[in-house]
Parts: sequence; C-alpha cells; structure tokens
Amino acid sequence: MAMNEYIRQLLSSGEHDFLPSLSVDCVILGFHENQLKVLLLKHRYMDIWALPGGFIYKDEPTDAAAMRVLRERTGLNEIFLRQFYIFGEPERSQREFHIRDLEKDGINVNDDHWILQRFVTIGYYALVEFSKVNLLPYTIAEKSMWWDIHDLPEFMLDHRKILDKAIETLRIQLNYQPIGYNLLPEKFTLTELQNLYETILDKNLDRRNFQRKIISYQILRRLNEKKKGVPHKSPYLHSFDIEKYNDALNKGFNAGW
Amino acid sequence: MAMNEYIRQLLSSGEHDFLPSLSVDCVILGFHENQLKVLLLKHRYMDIWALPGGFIYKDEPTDAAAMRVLRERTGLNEIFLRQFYIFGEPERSQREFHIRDLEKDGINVNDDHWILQRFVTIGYYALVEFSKVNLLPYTIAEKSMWWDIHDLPEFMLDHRKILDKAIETLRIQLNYQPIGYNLLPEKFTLTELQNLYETILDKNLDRRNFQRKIISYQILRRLNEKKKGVPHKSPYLHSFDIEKYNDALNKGFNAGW
DNA sequence: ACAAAAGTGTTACTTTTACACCCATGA
DNA sequence: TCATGGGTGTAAAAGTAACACTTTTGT
Repeated sequence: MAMNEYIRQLLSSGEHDFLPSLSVDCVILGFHENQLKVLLLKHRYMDIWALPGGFIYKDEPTDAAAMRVLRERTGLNEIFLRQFYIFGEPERSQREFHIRDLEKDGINVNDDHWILQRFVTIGYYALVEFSKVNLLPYTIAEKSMWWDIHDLPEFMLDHRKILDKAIETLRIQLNYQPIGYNLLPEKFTLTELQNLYETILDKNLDRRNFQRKIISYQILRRLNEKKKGVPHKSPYLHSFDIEKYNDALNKGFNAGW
Repeated sequence: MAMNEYIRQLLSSGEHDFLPSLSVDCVILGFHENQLKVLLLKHRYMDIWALPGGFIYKDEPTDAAAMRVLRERTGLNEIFLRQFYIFGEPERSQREFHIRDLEKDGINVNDDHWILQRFVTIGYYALVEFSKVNLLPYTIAEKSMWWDIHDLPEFMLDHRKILDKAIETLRIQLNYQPIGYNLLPEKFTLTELQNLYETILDKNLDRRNFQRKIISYQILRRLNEKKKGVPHKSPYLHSFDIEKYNDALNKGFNAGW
C-alpha cells in the first residue's frame, strides 16, 4: 500500500531531512456556494480530521514549507498565504496518537524517534479559489474534503483551535485589509463579495452601504459585462484592480488614529 | 570568568535540555521620558546589539520560555507578552557568527554542534513599566541597555527586522486594542498616555480629540488626585479600570464592519 | 405575469476634525 | 508675573446607518 510505504520513508529519512520539533499546519480556506469552506484530511484510522500539515526541510524557509504543503494538497501555486500564530504548548497527546497509529500500520519506532517528539507548529492560512483547486491524492491521508465552516467534524489534536484562531485573525484583518482576491473567481459580482464578507464576519450587511464602502476603497473595477444565466436581473461583474489591491494590502485601511 | 563558564555549560547541556532549532526573541519595550525604549544586549565582542533571546526547554510552552527570558532580564513577572511573528528564513550568517565568537571564547565546537544549526525564532513583544525594571546581570552579554526607539545602534543578524516588525504590529493593534497598562505607572496623566500613543504612531495627535476618544472607550478612571511637583498646572491623575481594560483587550474596538 | 435579486439616493445620526481661551502652577 | 502645559466646548465636515422603490431576468 502506497500510504504505508510513504510513512516508512518519512519516518526513516525525516530526521535527516527536516528541522526537528517544528511543523507547519495550513488552514486552507475556499469560498463556494456562498459558504466558506476549509480543506481537511481524514485521519487514516479514525473518523477525525486534520489540517494539512507538514515538516520543514532543513534549508527551507518556513513560508516555503507551507507553500509546498499547499501545492501538494491543492495543486495551486502563488496563492495568498500568511502565518498567523504559533502553537507551542507541549502536546502530550500527539505522542500517544502516533504510537497507536504506527502500531496499526505495522510499524515500530523507538521511543525516542523524532516523530514522537514534541512539535511546535506554525499556523498558516491560505485563501484559495475554490473552483481552481484539484484535490490531489496524498499518501498520508485516506481522504481529503472541503468542509463548511459552520458544519465541522471532529478534529485531531488541537486543530480546531488552530482553525478558530485563523478565522479570528481573518476577521480582524478584514478591518484593515482588503480580501477576496484568490478567494473569488477572476470576475465576480458585488453580492458575491458581500457574501464572502458576511460569511467571514458571520453577520448580515446592508447591501447599499456595503457597496458604497467597498467601492470607496477603490480596489474594484466594474466590467462592462453582466453575469448571465442567473435566475433574476443580471448583475454587473467586477474584478480587482490588482495593483491598488496590493497597495491596500500593504498600507491598510481605517488607520483609526 | 562567569560568562565563559555559562557558555560552556549552555553548549554542553543545551542539546539535552532545549528544543532544537527553535528560539525566542523578545522585543522588550518600555516608556520613559516620553520616549519608547527597547532593551538590548550588547554582543560580547562587538559593538552590535541583540534582542534578549533564549531557548525553549523541551517541556516548556513557548510563551513560558519568552516569559522566562523576560524575567531573567528585567526581574518582572506577569507582564504583557505576546508573540507576533516567526522568523523562519534559514539564516546562514548565524553560523559564522557563533563560530567566530566561540573561537574568541577559546571554545571549540564540532561542526554539527546544535548551536550551529539553523534556528527559527519566535518573536515576542513585551510591554513593561520602565520604572519597575531592574536590569539584572546576565552572563551571556556584556551589558544591557535601554535604547530610544528613534536612535538605535547596529543590530546583530536580523534583529532590526524583528524590532521593526514588532513596532509595526503594535501600531496596527493600537487600532483595535487598548494599550498603556504595563507601560505606564499605576497613576498617569492623559498627556502621558497621549505621548505613548504619539510615540508608537510616530505622529502628533490633537489633545482634546485624543482625550475625548480615549475616554469614550471607558477604560479609564479619573482619580481625585492631581500630579504634584510639575512645573505648570497640575493635571489629573488617571488609572486604568483593569476589568474594562481587559474586556476591551478581548473584544477590541472599532469593529469597522 | 410573477418571483426574486439588482440597481440606485436621501435623510438622520454619529463621529471626526479643527480650532482658542482661560486657569493653575513653579520658577 | 511670566511662561507653560492643563482643562474645556463647539461648529463644520465627513462618515455611517437606516431605509424603499423600480428594473431586469428566467421561469
């Protein structure tokens, strides 16, 4: 079985290849059918789910490691990726977790094996365009799947906490940064953008006020094109003015003081 | 020489005691004479300065490690401490740095010694009440000193980048969080608080507007007491309503959306 | 023709900004 | 008594919030 082979390989070469004690975990968020989705991997023996994560090569920047994990899972490159927190509690449970799993794999490891050591994990979140993602096969997990943010399964270890922290961070950043590029398709309607905001904030916004405000940021271009095939009046399509969008990402809105 | 002894000890027991590849660095900020100050340690052979940093014990939460570093340097406990970024580039220069220094110490280490490996560092910032700090002797540095944020020396490695990132983070957080507790004495004037804001933001604020806004947050109590011995009209003293202050820390101001 | 989302403006209210005078104190 | 920072209010401007009707489209 490929998975088993993969694990054996990882276990034997990992100590040599990877930074010890450190991992990355990615909260990969996509937007689909007006709902925010997160990509999770199923544990190989239990019906619990984990964030896609991985280790860091000894000469690899941590950001690059997170990007690599992302690429491995989604096939996407150059997506929006940002570290948001480090989870550095000594998690005792991880140890028992691994031992139990490896036993079921028919693999024995020494008690001081690197995989059993404590890991500090760097949390990254990524915003991806749902429609562009092809879930790639992966050897370490049985299955990967998008989950609605409002309807989540049981999580492995503290991964629920990591996800919650990512969304909390995103919610705060919404107040001084634009969002949407990488989460929405190239062309989108203002209502779609508003739905994204509403989903992240988990509250309703007034349509006209939302439009006025978002337009005042000057990061949008209204196209001479309307969305076709929708059951009602055709809305205008918009796209981001990527230069101004990136400007806004750097400078931020709402100085406050 | 105590420093040398300390280093030998650290080098020999470190691999056993500490998480490999990971360190913490603390940006310790204090406020004094209306200026924001940062605590730096002098390198033992060169006239360059470093952030106080340290390693993480194998069973120690990363936050606790940062707190410990802080305590070792300032004698303070229970201060405001927050992780703000991870610096995870493979920094090649560190290696040559250590080799050169240890040579001067008359210490030889193997090429694969743990101290020569790549370290990912977790950046923490701390806000401390300047007047309460007693700079404690420390064996690894020749000298420690408060530096004005606007007048800084040459830094070791990428520590300048870490400091800049800490201040940038602080500046952003000022827009949705209160600040001042732990940086100001128990009783302070509104002007002192305003000076703190002005220093962090690096710009001037209107006195009346500042007061109106800060009072509207309802985190302050005006005391029936005035500051004495100042060369002009005695200003009222204020203190934080710590319950409301902490509430505000959790909930945040300026929702924006 | 009907149901449903899209487009659009105005008014009241709140918040922010800009600005100036008198007062209290120590030197 | 003088110099200096402290205390205080208001008016104009900007921004935010609340709200409703007409248009367009697919069915």
